[in-house]
Amino acid sequence: MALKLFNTLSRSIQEFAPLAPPKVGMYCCGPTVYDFAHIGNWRTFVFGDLVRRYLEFKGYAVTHVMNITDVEDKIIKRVRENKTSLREFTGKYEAAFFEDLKTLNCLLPHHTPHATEHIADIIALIEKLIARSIAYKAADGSVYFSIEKYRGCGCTYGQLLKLNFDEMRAGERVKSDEYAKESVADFALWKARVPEDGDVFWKSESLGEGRPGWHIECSAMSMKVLGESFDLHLGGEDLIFPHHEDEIAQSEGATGKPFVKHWLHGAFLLVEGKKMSKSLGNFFTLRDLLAKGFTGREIRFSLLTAHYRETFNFTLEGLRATREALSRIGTFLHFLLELKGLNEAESDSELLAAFSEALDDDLNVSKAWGVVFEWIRKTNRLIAEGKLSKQEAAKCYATWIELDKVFGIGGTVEWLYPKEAEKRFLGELLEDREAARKAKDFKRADAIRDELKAKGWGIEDTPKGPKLKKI
RNA sequence: GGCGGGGUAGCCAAGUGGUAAGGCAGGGCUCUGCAAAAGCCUCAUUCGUCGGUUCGAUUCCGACCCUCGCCUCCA
Repeated sequence: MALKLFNTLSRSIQEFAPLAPPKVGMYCCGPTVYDFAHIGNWRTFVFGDLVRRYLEFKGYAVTHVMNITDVEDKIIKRVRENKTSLREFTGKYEAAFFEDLKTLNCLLPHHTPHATEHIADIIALIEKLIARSIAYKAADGSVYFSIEKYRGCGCTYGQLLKLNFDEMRAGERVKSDEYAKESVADFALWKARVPEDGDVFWKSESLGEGRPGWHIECSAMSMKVLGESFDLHLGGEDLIFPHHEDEIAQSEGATGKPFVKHWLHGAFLLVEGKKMSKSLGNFFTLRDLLAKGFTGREIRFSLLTAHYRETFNFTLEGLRATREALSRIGTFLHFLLELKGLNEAESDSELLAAFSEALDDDLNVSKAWGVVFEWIRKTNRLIAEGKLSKQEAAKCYATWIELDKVFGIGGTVEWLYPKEAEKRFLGELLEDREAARKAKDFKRADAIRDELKAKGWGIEDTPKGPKLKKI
C-alpha cells in the first residue's frame, strides 16, 4: 500500500512519491525560541514526529531537519527588555524546547540548524536574489524581495493558496509597516541595523549591517542540508501564508528549481473550545500541563488522537480521559508480558497491515487507533477465556512494539516495570501490604496502596498475587 | 470584504450512496477483603436546518444557520 498525503500545493490527497526513494528529505518549521512552546506548538511538532516515524515505519530513510530560529523581531525585543544577550536569552528557551521534545517522546531531528549559525548562507542566498534582480536594496538600507520581479521571471507567487492582492484587506499591519518597500506585498530579506537592535546585527560587505528577515533562514538552511529540491516540508497551517509562500519564492527565485514536492500543514487546536489566549486562561505551555500532574505520554497520546488536518479541541477533561485509555493499554501489555514469558515471536502482519492501511490514508490516526483498540479487546477476551497461548502472547507483544514505533506511546518492559533502583523498596512495600491483608488489617493495606500510588505505581490484586502497574 | 476548514451520542473522534469505527464517561456482569483495580457486555433508528437528486443520503447538489482559521508578528 502506498502512503497518500494531502499536499497543500495541489490542495488534494496525493500519493507520496519522494524524489530519490528510499531517501526522504523532510524539513519541519521549528520553534522561534523566545518563550516556552505551548500546546498548540506541540501539536505541530508531534505531528512532524508522527510523519517522520511513519515514514521510517514504511522503510524510508528519512533525513529530518528542524530549524531553530534564534534571531527575529520578538526575540530582539525581549533581549532588550530583559537586558540580556541574544545567546543567553535564546539558549534558555532552546534548552527548554529540547527538554520538552524529549518529554513528549519526539525523536530528535537529525539536524537542528540555527539561524544565527547560518548567516553566511543567508547572505549568500540574498546576494543570489539581488544578482537575479529579484531582490532590491531600499532607501532604509534593508533588502526586500520583489514579488513583481519574481513574477516577471515566470514564477508563481501564490502556490499554496489563492491570492488576490486587490481583494486583500490592507490590514493594520501593512499600514503600520515602517519599511521602505516598493510594494506592500514585498517582504524583508535583510533588515538594516537600527539602534533598537542593540548588539544583534551582523556585518556584510554587500548588504551592510543588519540581520535576516523572518523567512529567509528556512530557505537557506533547508536547501543547505537537503538540497535545492526536497520532498517534504511541514508546519502549522498559519505558516502557509506568508512564511511558506515566501520560502518558495525565495528559494525558487534563487535556484530556478522546484523547492519542495509535498507541503503538509497541521491544523490549529482549540483549548476548551476556544482559541487559546492568555486572557481566556486557556493558554498552556507543556510545562503548565506537567505542573497540573499530566504526563508527557498522556499529552502525546491526546495530541495523536485527532487527524492532523482537523481543528482539534484540546481539553483537560479529554486529557484525563486519555489516562484511562493508556491504562488499558498498559494493563494489556502486562498481561502479554506475563503470559509470553521468555517466548519470542514475529509480529502479526495482518494486524500491522490494517494499522498501516489506516495511516496510509493521509495519516488517519483515529482509524489506526480503532484498529489497535479493537485488537486489544479481542485479545483480552482470549486472555480472559484462557485461550491465548504463550506463543500468541509473544506475537501480540511484538506487534505492539512495532505499532509503537509509530505512536511512541511506550510500553516496553523497561517502561512497564520498576527500575532496579526502586525495585527493592517497592517490593518491600508490597510485602508489607500483603502481610497486612493476611492479618485483615485492610486499613493499613490501603494506606500502603495510597503510598505506592503517590509514587506512580498502582496495585492490581490477581490470583497470582499483587502486581505493580505503572500509572 | 476575499480565501479556506468544521458542525456525527454527555465529552473527544473516524466513516460510508445501502442503513453509524474507536476512546472516555454512564449502565449491567465477573473477579476481589474492598477496590478508587482489571476484564467482558451494553450504550446514536440517527449524523446543524430546510429543500432537491435517488429505489435508498449522514454521505451527492442547492440554500440557510452556527462555528473556527488565514489575509504580511503567529504552530
